[in-house]
Amino acid sequence: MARGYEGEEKRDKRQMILDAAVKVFSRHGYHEARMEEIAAEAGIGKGTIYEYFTSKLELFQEMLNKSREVYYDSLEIDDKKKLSLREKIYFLFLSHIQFCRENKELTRIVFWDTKIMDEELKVWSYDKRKEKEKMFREEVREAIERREIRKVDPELVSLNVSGLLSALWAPITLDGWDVDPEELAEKLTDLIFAGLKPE
Amino acid sequence: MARGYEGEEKRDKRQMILDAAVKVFSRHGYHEARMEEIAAEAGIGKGTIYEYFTSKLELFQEMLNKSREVYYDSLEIDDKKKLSLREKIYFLFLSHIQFCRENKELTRIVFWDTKIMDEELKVWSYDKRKEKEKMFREEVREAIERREIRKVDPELVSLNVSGLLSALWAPITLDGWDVDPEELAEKLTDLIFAGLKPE
Amino acid sequence: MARGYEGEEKRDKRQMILDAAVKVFSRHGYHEARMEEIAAEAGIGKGTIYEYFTSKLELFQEMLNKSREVYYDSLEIDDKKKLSLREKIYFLFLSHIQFCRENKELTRIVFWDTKIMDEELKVWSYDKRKEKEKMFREEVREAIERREIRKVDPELVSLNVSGLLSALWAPITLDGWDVDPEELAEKLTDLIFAGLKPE
Amino acid sequence: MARGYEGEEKRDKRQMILDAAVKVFSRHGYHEARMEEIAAEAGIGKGTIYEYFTSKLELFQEMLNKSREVYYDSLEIDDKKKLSLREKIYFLFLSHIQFCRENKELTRIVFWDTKIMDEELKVWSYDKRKEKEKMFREEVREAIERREIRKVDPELVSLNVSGLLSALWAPITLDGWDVDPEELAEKLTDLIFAGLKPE
DNA sequence: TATGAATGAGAATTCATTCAT
DNA sequence: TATGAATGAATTCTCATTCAT
Repeated sequence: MARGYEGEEKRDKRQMILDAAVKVFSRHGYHEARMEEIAAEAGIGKGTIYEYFTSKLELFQEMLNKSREVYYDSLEIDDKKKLSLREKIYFLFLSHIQFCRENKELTRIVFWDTKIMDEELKVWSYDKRKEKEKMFREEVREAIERREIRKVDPELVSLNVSGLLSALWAPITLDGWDVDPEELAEKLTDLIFAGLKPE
Repeated sequence: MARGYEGEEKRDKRQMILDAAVKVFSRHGYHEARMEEIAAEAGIGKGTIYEYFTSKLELFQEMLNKSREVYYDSLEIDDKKKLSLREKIYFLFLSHIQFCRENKELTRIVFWDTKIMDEELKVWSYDKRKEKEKMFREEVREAIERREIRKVDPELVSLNVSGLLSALWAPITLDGWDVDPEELAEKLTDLIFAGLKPE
Repeated sequence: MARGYEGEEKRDKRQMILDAAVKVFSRHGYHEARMEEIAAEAGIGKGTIYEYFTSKLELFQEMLNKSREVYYDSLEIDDKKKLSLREKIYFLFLSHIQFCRENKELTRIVFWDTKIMDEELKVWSYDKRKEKEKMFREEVREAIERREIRKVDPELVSLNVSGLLSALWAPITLDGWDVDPEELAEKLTDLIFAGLKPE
Repeated sequence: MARGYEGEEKRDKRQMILDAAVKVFSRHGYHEARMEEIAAEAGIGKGTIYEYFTSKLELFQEMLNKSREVYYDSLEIDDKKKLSLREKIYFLFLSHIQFCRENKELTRIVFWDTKIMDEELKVWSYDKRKEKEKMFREEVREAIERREIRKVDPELVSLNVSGLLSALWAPITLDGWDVDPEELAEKLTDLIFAGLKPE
């Protein structure tokens, strides 16, 4: 098989640019990021980026898009249906913690300010999140019905869980909080479930 | 003494500029904001801003600084000592919800991307928040001692509450979520305290 | 005589501004000089300068004008007619050297780049110099006639003397060359008169 | 190899910019010169200058640097050692006069106000000139030893010659003084050597 | 297809000058 | 008359994007 001197590098130039974009955008933010640095990071010429993306904005959006997809995929559990809400929330925390630790650059993008998103991406982003939240609320509702949990507003539970996910990102990614993912996930799940009530 | 038609206009030009800065920075973010627009918003000439602030960055930082101070001040409760943790958390949620509803532009700034903050401000900002969180953890510890709540890691409680505060901002400010502040605060406090355990 | 609290300062505000201008322009050059610094140096408000001069350019030109007048006046000898050319040149060097040592700031202006002079000042400046040089050449001619010196082109003698005057300014004013004025003037006069011919 | 119509245009864009800079800076001085005019003069876009020079100041300094080098090179004589001091001074005048006539724009730069030079360039400029002057004084000393000229202070001879060189620039470049270079150089050398003493 | 030199629109900032007090 | 806060024209420099090679 004749791949030539390019070796393994060839794995799709488009993806190489996206990978470089994750690094550079996460280092500097959208406005401070330079197309030149992205090109250099990808090991290609400046002009080449424009063969694959029409503009800096498009590149950013596609990169953000892809990054979120990767993140959301990491949260998926195979045999969801068979798990209790408690187990699902536990795996949500666990996956999130692990993902944050393993993809610091990428998460920086995912949980970022989205000022520069255009309407189309905003819609996609909004839809994706709303869809996730809707599914989550549905699961909360079912858990209430089957008496796994007490009668609470699913909206608030969703808010609580997503708030905790965001709040976890900073200490893990920025401060390098070094805890055992499984232990932390367990404790958080317990907090959510048992609340603060004295025994 | 005839101040006459000058009325409230005169209330210190520096403050007028800061107010305009809140509006414009919250509309566009730091990089997209134009000094000219800030000047126009303040109803003054472009050059005048530079009589009060040495640069765009300095203006942004001072504005952010002031805004945070205003926000944190709004969270203060007068006779803290006499309240139970439950009541304190309730007032925290209540103050936050009310503040978000009444200061949509300003909160956009307070809960924003901090990429452009310089080291000095970062420290101030960090200190302020860490101080708040430390005080909160202390209160959690005391509540545990006096058996108001069960034995939990104060760090996680802090994370839970601050996560909820951040998570509340988006629906209130962006989506215009229209709920009764007192009712919402009550529900959230209850969620935190009672958890999801079935009765 | 009631001069009031202003004391000796009152000696004409216009002149105070001109004096300040000499200092500031000689410190920074025309473009780098700031009207504010001139006002501060003169101990008055920025706006006041415009009560006496219509613009920065006018102030500069008037200052340059006055400075040159002072310089040229310092070169005048009372009873010129009775001196030999040798004595006149000696006194020219002597006056120049003494003036440079005593008025470092002012000479910096006098011997400066004149890019910013407008036509009117250029003409005045040119006229003044040409007039001086013409008078000098006339004196050279007379000295030739009365056989004080040999037959030389008066133009070249004028060039030689004025060249030496300029060349002296830098070491005296910038490097602080510290020689006895009378001795230096004597040596220079001798050089001009005796040339380099071996004895 | 078909270079064709590109002709001399291609002779290094950096040099084209430097040439344009000489013209524009000599026309207006440092502060009044506009980057846009330099670009236009070079027939390129404004931004292109910044591909070759980091700032206006750097461009000016490099241009000044190069110009001085060209000037000083023009003063060099091949077989210096074999000439008498009289001949050396003659060639100095001759070279200077010819250079001034042929490079009016460039000399305007070389003999200019140096307020805007930074310390580094000042040192280079100072070194170059001091070195030249030192060499010249040494040659005067040698001429004294071999009795070509009488015993005079070499410093003053140097001052005399350099003063004349500067004094020549204005009439030649500004007034367009049109004399035969060889004749003028001869006359000046004679003046320096024979002095004004009557025969 | 890949490149990077060239471009110019656009933004921050400066400072002489004005003018209400 | 004296002032200095306010102004905005004017200038440098940046960087996404283009396009000839």
